Amino acid sequence: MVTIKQVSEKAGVSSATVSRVINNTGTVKEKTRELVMSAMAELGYRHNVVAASLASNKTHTIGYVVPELHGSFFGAMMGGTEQALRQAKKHMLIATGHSDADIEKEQIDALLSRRCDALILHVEAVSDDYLVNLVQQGVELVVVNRYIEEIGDNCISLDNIKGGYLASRHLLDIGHTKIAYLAGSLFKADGKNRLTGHQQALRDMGVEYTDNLTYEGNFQAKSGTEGIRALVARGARFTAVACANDEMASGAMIALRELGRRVPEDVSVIGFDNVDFASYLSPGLTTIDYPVQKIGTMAAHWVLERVYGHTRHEYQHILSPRLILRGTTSSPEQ
Amino acid sequence: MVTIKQVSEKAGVSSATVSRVINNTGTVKEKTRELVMSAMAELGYRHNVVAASLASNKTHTIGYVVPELHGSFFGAMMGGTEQALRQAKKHMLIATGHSDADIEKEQIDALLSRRCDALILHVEAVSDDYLVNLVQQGVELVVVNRYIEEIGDNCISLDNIKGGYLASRHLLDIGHTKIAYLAGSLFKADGKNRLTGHQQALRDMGVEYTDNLTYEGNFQAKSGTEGIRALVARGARFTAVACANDEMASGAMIALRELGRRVPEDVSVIGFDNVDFASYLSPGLTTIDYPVQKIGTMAAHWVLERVYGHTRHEYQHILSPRLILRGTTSSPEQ
DNA sequence: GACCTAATTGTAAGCGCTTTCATTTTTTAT
DNA sequence: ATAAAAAATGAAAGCGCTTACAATTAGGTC
Repeated sequence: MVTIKQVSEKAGVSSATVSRVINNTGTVKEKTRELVMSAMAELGYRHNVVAASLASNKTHTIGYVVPELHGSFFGAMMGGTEQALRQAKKHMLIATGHSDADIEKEQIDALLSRRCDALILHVEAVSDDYLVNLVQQGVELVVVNRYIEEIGDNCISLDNIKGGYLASRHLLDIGHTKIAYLAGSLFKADGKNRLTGHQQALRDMGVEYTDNLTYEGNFQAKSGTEGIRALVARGARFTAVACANDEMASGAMIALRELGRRVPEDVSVIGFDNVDFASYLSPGLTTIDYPVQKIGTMAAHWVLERVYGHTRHEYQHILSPRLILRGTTSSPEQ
Repeated sequence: MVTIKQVSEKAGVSSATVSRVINNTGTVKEKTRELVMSAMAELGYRHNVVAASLASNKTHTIGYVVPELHGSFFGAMMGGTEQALRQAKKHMLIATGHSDADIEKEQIDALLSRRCDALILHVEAVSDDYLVNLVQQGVELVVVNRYIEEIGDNCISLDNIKGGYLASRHLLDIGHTKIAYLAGSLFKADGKNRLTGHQQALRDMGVEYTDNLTYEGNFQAKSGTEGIRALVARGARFTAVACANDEMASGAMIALRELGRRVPEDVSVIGFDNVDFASYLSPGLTTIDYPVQKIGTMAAHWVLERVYGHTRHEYQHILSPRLILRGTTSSPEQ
C-alpha cells in the first residue's frame, strides 16, 4: 500500500501538505494541489481511513443496532438513514440485537469500541435507564421507535396513539360503532399506545369501549386469525375490526373468510404499518402508514446536525402516521 | 478515554502484556491476567479497535454493497451473513450501489479505504471485468447473486435455470401444456436464465415452445398485469402462467381476476423468489424458493474460511432453488 | 526597496495499539 | 542442585495519518 509519505516525496512536498489536499483543509496553493493530485494518481494512492480515524479521533461511521435484518421494516428504515448519510460521506456499521438485552449491550459496546461517532439504536430489551446512562456518559446516540422521557431529545418515534386513533376514527366516521380491536402485545409500548388511541377515538365519538370486543395478540398473523375466532367464540358482534398491525389484519382476513364473512361488505378491516404486502392483499388493505423510512432519515439528520455540526438538516422527534385508504373498509350495511 | 498504557501502569505490567490479555495472544500467567483484568474493570477500559486495526492491519470488518436497503430481499441476505459473522466477532459496513456503476465503484472504493478485510458485493451495474480486476489486484471479495466465470471461485449464486425449470416442470407435471411465460428483464442474467429453464422444461416434456406465449416484463407487479393483458389481447390461449418473480405473479393474478378467470381453477399461476408476501396472497402463491438468506450465510462462510482462515465453514458456489407448493396451481380442467 | 500581513508550507509530536526481539523468570530433566 | 528448555514479560519500533506550531514565502503598501 502506498502511503502519504511516498506521495509527498514524489510530489516534493511534506506529508502535511498531502494531508491537506486529501482533506481539503488548511490552505494549499493550486499548483501544489495539482502536483499532489497527480502524484497520488500515478502511485495509485488510497487513503487509509483507519489511520486517519486514529489521528483525528473521528471515524465518520455511525453504528446502527436493529433487532433483526430480515423483513422489510428495518431495511426501509436503514435505507432512509443511508440515503442521508451517503451524501455526507458517512458509513454505517450494522449490528443486530435480537431483542435480547445482553446481545444489545454487547453490540452497543462493540460499536463504541470501534469508535463510532454516533449510534442509532432500535433496541427493545435494554432498559430505559441503561440508555439514559449512556447519554449521560456522553455517548452520542439516537433512539428510534421508542420514547424515553429523560432523553426525549435523543428519541425519534411514531405517535402510535394518534395512529390507533386515526384507524378507529376512520371506522367510526364511515358509520361503524361495533368495532373489534385485535391488539398487539400489550407489554410493548406501541401495542399499548395503539390500543389507547383506539379507545380515545371511541370516547371522542361517544361510543362505549368494552373489553369484550378486544383481543390481545402478539403482532403475528396467526394471532390475528386466532383473535377473530376467539371473538366470535365469545359471541362478540362487530361490523369492523381494527388491528394492531398489518400482519394481524391479514390473519384476521383469513379467519373472516373461513367464517364466510366478506371483507369489506360484511366486516371492515384496518391494519397498521402499511407494510409492503398490504397493497398486494386483495382487497388492498386499508391501513395506517408508518413512515419508517422517514424515521431513518430523521435519525440521520439528528446525527448530521448534532454530531457533525452540519446545519440545514432538520428533524422532528415525533412523527405522525396517516390513513391509507384501500379496499378493506366500507360503511356498514344497514 | 483510558488507554492500554494506563491499564498497564495500574496493573504494574507492560502495555505489551495488557495487549496480550486483551487479544488472548501469546502467553500470560493466570495471575497476571487477573491483575490486568481487574485494572481494566476498575478504570473502565474500552478497547480502541481503530488503533488496533492500524497496528495489526486487520479491521475485522466486512464491507457489504447492495443495490438498495428497502424491500425484504437484501435484509434477508444480510441477515444470513450477519448471523454467521456475529459469532466470529466480525462487523459489517454497509453501502448501497443503486444499480449505478459510478456509485457502485465509489462505494467499493470507500470500503477499501476503510480497509475492510473483505467485501461482499451484490452489484449490478459494474462490469465483469472491473470485478475480475479487483480480484486480480488481491482484493478479497465475494460476488453474490451473480456468476462470473473467470472468478467463479469468488461467486455465490442461485441456479436460476434450474429454478425456471422447476417451475414449468411442475406445471407440466400436473398436466398443463399451454403455459404462458411472463419473463423478467431479459438483459439481466437472471431474467434470461429463468426463461431458459422454462424452455428446457418444455423441451424435456416434448412441448413446443412458442414466443407467442411469452411476454417480457421488468420484474415489477405492474408488468405482470400488463403481460396478461397483452397475451390475451394477442389471442394467446393458456391454462397456466409461469412468472419471472412473485411481484409479476401478483400482478398477473390481478389481471386474471379482472378478466374473470379464477386462480387456480381456470388458470394456474407460479411465481419465483418466495418473497414474504407470497404466503399472504390468497390463494397462497405457489412459487420457487430463492434461498436468499442461505446465500448470505454462504458469503459469510466464504469470508470466514478464505480471509480469516477459520476452518469448518463450508460453502457452495451454486445454490439450488426448490418448489414451494401453495394454492395457485392445480391440474387443468378437462 | 523596506516592512507588515497573510498565505503557504514544513517539522514533529502524537493517536493507541500490535508485535518482534531480547530479556528475565519458571519449569523440567538430569 | 544445575543446565537446558520453555514460559512469561518488557522495550521499543512502528502502523499511516492529523495537527499544532514554527518557519517560510508571497503580496501589498508607502
